[in-house]
Amino acid sequence: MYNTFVKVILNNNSKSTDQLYSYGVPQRLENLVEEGKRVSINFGRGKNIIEGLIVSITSTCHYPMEKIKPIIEIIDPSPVVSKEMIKMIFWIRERYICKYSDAMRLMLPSNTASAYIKHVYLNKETEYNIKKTPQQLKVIEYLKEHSSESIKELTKKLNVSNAVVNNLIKRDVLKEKFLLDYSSNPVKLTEAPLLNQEQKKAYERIINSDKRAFLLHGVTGSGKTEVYMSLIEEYLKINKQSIMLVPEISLTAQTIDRFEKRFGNKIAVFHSRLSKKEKFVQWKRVYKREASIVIGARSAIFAPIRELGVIVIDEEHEDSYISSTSPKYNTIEVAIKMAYILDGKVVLGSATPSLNTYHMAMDGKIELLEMKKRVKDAQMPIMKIIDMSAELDKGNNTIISEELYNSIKISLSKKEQSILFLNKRGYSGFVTCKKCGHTIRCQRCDVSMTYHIAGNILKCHYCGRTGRVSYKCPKCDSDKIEQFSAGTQYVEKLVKQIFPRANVERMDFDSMMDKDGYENIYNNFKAGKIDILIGTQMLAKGFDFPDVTTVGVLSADAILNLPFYNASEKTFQLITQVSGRAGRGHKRGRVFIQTYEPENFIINTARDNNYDLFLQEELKLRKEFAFPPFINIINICLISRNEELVIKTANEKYLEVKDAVKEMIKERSLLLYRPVPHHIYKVNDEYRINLFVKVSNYSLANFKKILRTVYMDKDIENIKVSININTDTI
DNA sequence: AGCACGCCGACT
DNA sequence: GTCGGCGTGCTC
Repeated sequence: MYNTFVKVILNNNSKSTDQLYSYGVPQRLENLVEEGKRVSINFGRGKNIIEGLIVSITSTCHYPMEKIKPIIEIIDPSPVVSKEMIKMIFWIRERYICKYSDAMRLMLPSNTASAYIKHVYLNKETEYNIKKTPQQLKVIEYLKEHSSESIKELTKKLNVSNAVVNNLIKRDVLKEKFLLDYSSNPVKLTEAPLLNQEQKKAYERIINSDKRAFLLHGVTGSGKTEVYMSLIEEYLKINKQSIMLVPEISLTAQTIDRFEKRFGNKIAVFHSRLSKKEKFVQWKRVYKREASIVIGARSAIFAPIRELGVIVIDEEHEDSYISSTSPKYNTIEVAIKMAYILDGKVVLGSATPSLNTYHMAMDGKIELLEMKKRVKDAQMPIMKIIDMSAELDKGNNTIISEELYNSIKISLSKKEQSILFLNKRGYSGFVTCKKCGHTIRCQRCDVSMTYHIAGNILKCHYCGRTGRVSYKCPKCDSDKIEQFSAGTQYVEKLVKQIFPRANVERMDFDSMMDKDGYENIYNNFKAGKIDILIGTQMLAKGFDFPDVTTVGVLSADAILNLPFYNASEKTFQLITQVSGRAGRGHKRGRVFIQTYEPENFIINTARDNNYDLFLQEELKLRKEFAFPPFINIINICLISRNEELVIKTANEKYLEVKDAVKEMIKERSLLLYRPVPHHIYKVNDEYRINLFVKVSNYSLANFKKILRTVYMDKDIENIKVSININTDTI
């Protein structure tokens, strides 16, 4: 009956249809079928028509012939997903335990027809068939003189309503054609600056090495961006496309400007504030190869490029490279896989590489390149650790130490600027002693325990171990032990009190939500209209201003004591990033790191800018306590509005998993913990229960199969499932 | 996700 | 007797 069959992924959202379905290709469509095109198909008993993506074409079919249905129509004139990216769909589904449809949607443009301008033209055959109203006549006469016109222009010029035009379309008097809407502005291009010796060395190594992936470890200000741009330019010369990824919060007008000035309209920009239509316009430009350079946040990795030059991931240690929605892919892993499939290269850049990435470099999986000199001989700032319990002894109960206060005062008197960092997540309740800095930690997991108001107990968010709340410090016996928290608003109020004449602004998540909030504060700060800026670590990026001479990390402990295994790593990164904000110009900056643990190893190595020592020690601990990169840590999070249901289901599923992994536990390749509440248990009226599992590489594939049968076989009613593989982040 | 099939209660 | 409740399970 059919000579050709296709296998398709259904574009629906159900776990129970997460498989490939075979369809017959009618003869009239045989020449048109191609992998990567979308098709309309009839699915199920009903007559409803859905969309599917062709992933393979075969001449035989194993499914009972009488049940095979034909493809109704082929949607795309040419494939929207390349063969290589179809491979990526399969890889992502396996790697992150998600559905075909979830992986597929990453590759598809978010919207279709709305990105087109509807142009209309006259259908000469039907023109005389109807009686015409004066309004309609106006339109027809106009179109006789102009071959075609967009509906928008037509209604504007002739002062007729949409209804008139639509009516004519309905009666077949007018025909529509679709033109793509995009325009580009001419820009003055800047010359490529010459690379210095270090930059040149890194650049040449990346071009000439037969390795696929590289870690460019370069101190802040070492000029990594110039290396990226030179690489992109080199690949552009041989007609290859490149992808430049930056963290969402660094994707500012300033960043885009820099690339636009170098590459003009060859760039396509993807960012979260684009409308669906705008996104599609960018997508189409890349697809048609009108743009050869893609700049964007993590999802831009899936832009429809054909011939890959290089994928650059700047600030590769940033959490925003891990997707927060399913599939929870790690952009670095995806990029490396893509480099192999598309025969391109990957460059990961950072001043503070993540432990995972550095570990890959040590293992020889990726090549390490170092850049140790700053481009302009900017001086490193003076870094000072402030013991906050000594402040307490002096009678200073506030969150601003005396030295920091004095430094701000000096900056103010010289009309220089100050930035104060505070971690918003400081709200999550760890328990710490203000006297000796001791924090209550889980003895089994070496992460700090979280205070739970309900039941007035401490809980480890990895293993579920509980502890009594102590009113005396177990280490020094002081009664100054308390739950730690301070918000940006509180600090803002305090600073305004202390410095009533200074211009104080706050930049946190709330002010970021305001669309122009970021740009406004950025511009005001740049213009010197703000003396003291208070904010979360989002200030640590992109705020490169020469007049900042005082930087205060108000509470270095706030991240350090978060209940995550990578809390130390994140603290080191923050302090390093922050110190890069001070003294970017000729004036030498002063950085104050406030802590209740002045002897803390991480804080001290960060102050000394000693990445190597930090790395060495942290890797030792990760190995000892069995955390990545030495083991895979998987977190299955169940989410529901129904608290009782989510607890019950989590426990049932846990028992199912426990039964299935008996052998793995016995052979010590897997550790299964009990279900525990998520450290932020209730969000948006939804309750969240985590199940943590540590599993060796050896058993990972088998364990994933188990996870798929337990959690992904069919939908669990009123429960959302989120599976995180080595992607548990702060 | 839809949709049909099917096995139970309250209705013209 | 039958209309319709939504629980169950299948869809190439």
